[in-house]
Amino acid sequence: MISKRTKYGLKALGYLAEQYGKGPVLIAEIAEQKKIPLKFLENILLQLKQNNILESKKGKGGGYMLALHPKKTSLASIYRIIEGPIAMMPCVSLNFYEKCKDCNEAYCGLNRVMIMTRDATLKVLEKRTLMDLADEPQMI
Amino acid sequence: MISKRTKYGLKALGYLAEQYGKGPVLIAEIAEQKKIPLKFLENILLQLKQNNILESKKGKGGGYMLALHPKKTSLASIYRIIEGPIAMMPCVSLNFYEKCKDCNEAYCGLNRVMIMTRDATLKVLEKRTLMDLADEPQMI
DNA sequence: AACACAGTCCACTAATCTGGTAGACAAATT
DNA sequence: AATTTGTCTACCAGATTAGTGGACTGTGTT
Repeated sequence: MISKRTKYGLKALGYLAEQYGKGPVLIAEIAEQKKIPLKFLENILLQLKQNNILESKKGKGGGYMLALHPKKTSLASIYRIIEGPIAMMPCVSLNFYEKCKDCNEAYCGLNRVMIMTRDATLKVLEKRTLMDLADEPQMI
Repeated sequence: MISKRTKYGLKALGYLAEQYGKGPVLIAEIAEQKKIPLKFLENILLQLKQNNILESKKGKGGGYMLALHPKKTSLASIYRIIEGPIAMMPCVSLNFYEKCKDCNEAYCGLNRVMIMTRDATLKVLEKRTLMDLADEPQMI
């Protein structure tokens, strides 16, 4: 299960994807629309900015916006920034690899299975982008 | 990322799959072979027994053994017992579903994507069994 | 009956992570 | 100068993780 931090981050990015091209969006607006605690969201967006996913503008008329077109940023890259490894164990992670001590990976049954699940998840998250996070317009 | 508890549990089950049909195996033997802290492992195996994955026998000649043939138990069922939901969010979980408040699932972009990753992971974990956890014999 | 063996169960701990909150500060605009 | 908006630091309560210790219970052997 992902943390609320990651969930909030993805929700916010979905909102920014919907608003793409319309200029900066206020943190407060995102927080209100997506029901995310304001100060918590501030922190998450800052992290995304520091990782070049978002751009910001201070002062009146300021806010946050996507650094790239929503189709250009994969969900995998966001996941890795906020949540960390996509793989279920460090010894099968591509971006956060750590050798499994007390275990020879070449013969490890668990290792093989975990690589399969990693690849299955990755196939989805590498293909899908911020564009896919945009909510469908709701008729009221 | 899965917890060490889940990792240890899977490792132990892999060992019991290797030893299937040979009678009860001591906790101490599993702990030593798989480098798992003994008392921690005791606790994990007990949980697996209480969920009918394992059978046990006390006293001399006792130990733990698989309740079923290793091919009969999916990794998904083990994962759900030890780690919990396979899905990344409660609102897309099949076995641990919780409605997402402040969000209409029918229109939620994140929901759709999370269902895709859930299904991708599930396809692997439902198909693979304890049999797949058995390590390959190592030539020494 | 006594003993050793091996799983069961309960209580406790230290360290880390999660999900926040508060407040001062810095930059941009009016 | 005043207002707006993001930036940064610090702090916190509660839950979770990864264990450890010790007493208890059931089983088989002598």
